[in-house]
Amino acid sequence: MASLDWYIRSQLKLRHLQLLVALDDLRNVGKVATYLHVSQPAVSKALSELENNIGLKLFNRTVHGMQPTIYGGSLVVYAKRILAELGKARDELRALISGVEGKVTVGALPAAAVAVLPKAIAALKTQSPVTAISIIEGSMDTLKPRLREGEIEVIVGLLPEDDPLSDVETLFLYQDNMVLATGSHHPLGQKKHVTWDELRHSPWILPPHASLMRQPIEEEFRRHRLALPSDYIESVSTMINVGILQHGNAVAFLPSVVAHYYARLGVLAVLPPSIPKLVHPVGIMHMKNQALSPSAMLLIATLKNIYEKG
DNA sequence: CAATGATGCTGTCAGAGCAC
DNA sequence: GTGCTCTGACAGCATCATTG
Repeated sequence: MASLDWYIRSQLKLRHLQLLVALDDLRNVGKVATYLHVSQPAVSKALSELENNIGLKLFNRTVHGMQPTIYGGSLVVYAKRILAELGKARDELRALISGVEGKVTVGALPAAAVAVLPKAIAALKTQSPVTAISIIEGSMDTLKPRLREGEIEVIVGLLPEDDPLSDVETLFLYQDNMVLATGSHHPLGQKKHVTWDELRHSPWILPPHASLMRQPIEEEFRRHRLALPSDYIESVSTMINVGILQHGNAVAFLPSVVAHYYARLGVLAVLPPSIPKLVHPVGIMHMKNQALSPSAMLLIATLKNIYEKG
């Protein structure tokens, strides 16, 4: 076995990192071989060589395929980060070659999709038209792993509760109100007062369990001594939620800016304020231990500038 | 500097072992 | 038998050292 330090510093190659990530994703040597355009023994040998030189077993071979060991799983996390960083370097170089100043990949949570990001992007493009922006919309449970792997540099949306031990840095922008909304044709939309008892007979659109908004909504039901609705759809997509409300008879909590935006267009009705509002902080998240690209720093500065001015 | 041979790396092919 | 992985023999290619 070679020295671990020496091997990682001078012998570990990108090929090995690609192999580890592909094995973790596909869990099958044959599929990894096809994916990497090599033969199956080439994959098997490369992994064996890696394990021998590191002196640790990285994957357990089972009849159902490959399962990462604790060592393999740990190495895969870093391999993904390194490959993501290289991807960013490639994008940055491509951008420089094509005359673009840089690129930032942003994860957008639903609260950010309609108001926060479009406003910030418009401001950023005025300031730096040649900065490229790539947006990935999703829920916290899908975006956070991609943030940790370095694929996404910044997430904008509802902030999780403060955790000093977290590896994610949070920056507060503003407090967002969640309001109840229905389609503009819904009978409840015409009423001056709506009770929770009336609401429980409607179908609901709820955020998934992993979503930050799910718990406060469940608490609101408990506070009114009501069971969670049995007729519900789980969705985190703003566009789909608006479409369902528009074409059906469901109700849903939406970020205030989103609900009022579609209410002005005549698509949705915002229910009367007799229903208590849910309040949640909206802001920016990025990894504490990963350097931000100049483009990501510019986006964060633009966002802070907009919301500090109010 | 160019040509040549040695060496190492990475790959393929063929076949074997193992579990179901 | 099927599906999976591993091993041994060998080949192609790039790099390095040596020599003229």
